[in-house]
Amino acid sequence: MTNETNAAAMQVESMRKGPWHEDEDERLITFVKLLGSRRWDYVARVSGLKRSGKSCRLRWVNYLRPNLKHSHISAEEEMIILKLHEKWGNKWSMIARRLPGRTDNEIKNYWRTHLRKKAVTQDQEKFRFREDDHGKQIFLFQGDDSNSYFKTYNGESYNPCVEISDTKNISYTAAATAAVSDYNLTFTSTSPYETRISDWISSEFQNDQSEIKSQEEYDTTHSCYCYPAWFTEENDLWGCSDSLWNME
DNA sequence: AAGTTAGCCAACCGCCACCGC
DNA sequence: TGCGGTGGCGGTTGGCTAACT
Repeated sequence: MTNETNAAAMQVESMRKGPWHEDEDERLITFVKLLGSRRWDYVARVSGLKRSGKSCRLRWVNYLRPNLKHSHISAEEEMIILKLHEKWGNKWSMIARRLPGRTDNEIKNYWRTHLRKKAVTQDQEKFRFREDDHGKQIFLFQGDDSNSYFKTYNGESYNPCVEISDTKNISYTAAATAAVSDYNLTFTSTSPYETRISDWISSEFQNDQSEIKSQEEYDTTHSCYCYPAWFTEENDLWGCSDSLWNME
């Protein structure tokens, strides 16, 4: 190891982590006022704080920045968060920009602890498993025109079920070709069975960009049945793949 | 009163995009 | 044009505390 890399390693090792002390906060505030809130690596070095630039930025953005609200999130703000999350998904920074004085971290935490349950409960009414004519379990997305299950993908709104239902020619839309990893987010845990499937898919297809394709017909009530592309007779999820049922 | 569980939130981590060299 | 540094973002973790048994 060279002297330089050695010094760098020692510097990383001597970096402080964990909660910030009051005197660290004061020092950071002082130096941000002097140097501005942009060059965080520089701020970290010059201030003598044994923190990384990233850590300094995070502390400033989430806690020390002026005009931050430290009060509880109001009902009105909650409503906005719900609306914007429905529209944009987990775009916390975008949502935060619409809520002055709130940080993306705060909104993200609030969503996870307060609002996700509400959203899941609502979603459970739209998403179900059920059996087809051959007794095979399938996804069912209810696809009426006003209330589709997937409202956004990459920030764009769409109605996947209607899209699929309308495509006799199977020209797959962005909606119908969403990656499995995106679908993972939509699984709800209403039963141990569904939880297990959700967990299994998460582990098996974490980075899988397999497309979900509509492989079967749809019924006249405007619902559609969607089998994932990786769903085959050989790889039969519902037919008890070993890894599904043996997982911890 | 002590142990356990659940909720909350600050902070960290890893990835990615952007920018300057 | 490629590479390294940096900042921004979303996901995750860990510690603290309150509630529960």
